[in-house]
Amino acid sequence: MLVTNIGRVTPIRKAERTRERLAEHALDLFETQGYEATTVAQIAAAAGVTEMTFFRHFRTKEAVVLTDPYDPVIAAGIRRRPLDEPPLHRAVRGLRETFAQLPEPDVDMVRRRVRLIARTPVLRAAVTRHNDVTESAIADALAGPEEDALAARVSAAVVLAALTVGLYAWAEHAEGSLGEFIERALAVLEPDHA
Amino acid sequence: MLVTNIGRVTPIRKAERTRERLAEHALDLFETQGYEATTVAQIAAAAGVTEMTFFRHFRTKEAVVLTDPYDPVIAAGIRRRPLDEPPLHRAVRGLRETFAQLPEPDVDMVRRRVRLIARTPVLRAAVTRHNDVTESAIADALAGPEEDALAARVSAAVVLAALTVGLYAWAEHAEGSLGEFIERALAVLEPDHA
DNA sequence: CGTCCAATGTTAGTCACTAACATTCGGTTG
DNA sequence: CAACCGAATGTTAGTGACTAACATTGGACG
Repeated sequence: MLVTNIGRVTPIRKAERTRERLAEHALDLFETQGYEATTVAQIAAAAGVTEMTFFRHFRTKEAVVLTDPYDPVIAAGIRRRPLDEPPLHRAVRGLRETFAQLPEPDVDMVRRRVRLIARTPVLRAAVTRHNDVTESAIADALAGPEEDALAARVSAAVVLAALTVGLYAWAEHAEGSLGEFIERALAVLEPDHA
Repeated sequence: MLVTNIGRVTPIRKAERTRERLAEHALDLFETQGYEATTVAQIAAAAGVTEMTFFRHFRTKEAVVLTDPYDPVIAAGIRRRPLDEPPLHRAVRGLRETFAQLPEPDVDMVRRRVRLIARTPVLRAAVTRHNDVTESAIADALAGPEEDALAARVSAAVVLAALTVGLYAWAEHAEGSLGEFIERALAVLEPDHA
């Protein structure tokens, strides 16, 4: 029972390939025609597949572009900061340390995706919606026993906002690493940083 | 020609009444059934009107709840701050002054609306989308001649994020004025404020 | 080689939203 | 006051994102 499905590699791979094909064609079409002008039917057709199949692989049209690989790690990084710092500083420094350890992404695809998002209002809004859960996680990580809940939520929101702006700016500018842009964005919140 | 339409009061009033009826019934339905579970057809029916008429008065379903009366004033307030302050301080202080002069809103309706928004992810996202233009306006107001553009954008984003959190917190808490909540939210960004 | 299940297809429907055209209703004007 | 005109609303038909129920294929495994 435990090992039964080990050999069954191909069907899984097939689904993954379809998924990737969909994502690639989607990105291409979005970039050439614009996100809203592109129809799910078009993407599906380009990938040689039905509309239905598209929605089997991605719950929404947005989901083809939106992958948040970092979100889970962030809150953990913040918890590691000492509790005696004010919430905003804990958030900023926690984020900084987290991203310092993360590897730079495969610049090609990620940058195309982020740039598309940065230029498409609906997608930016979708990112915000996704960030809501991360924001809550950060706020929880910040909220000490007798801590000001409002301050925690503001700090969380503000740090994520800065991070997002840095990310978008990086995607547009083509010179400079993600790390640099994030660092510059966070520095605005903590100017007195050695 | 200039004065011709002065007497034509009733048709305009009629449209306004319809609009208000739609908004009221929409809010009621949203609060009882939830935003997404409520259909535009239901709202229209409740207001004794066709779906089509709904969309004549509100461009989208979201628009019934989203009215941003403050957005235009904000950037102007920031421009009044001296240019030698760092962008984040200009933004925070500009906002603070702007809201200090603004009247407290009719607490009833506004609070219901904001609370609904705060609790509905799609609506929060929509607010963010709306804020994009305000954010650009603030960023422009902050960007001095040789100023750091990234810092300006981060400051704008961050200040709006704080403001929004304050607004949502106010809508949920029922004790305390809007001004207090906004002040507490902004204070997180500028702890060393006399 | 036939079985089984993942992967995909088909059909039919809901809901937000758009466009083109038809209608009502009330105040203005002759 | 009656014909008129335009704002306000209705009707119809369609698109696009998404869902649900059911049918089909195709390849790995026994």
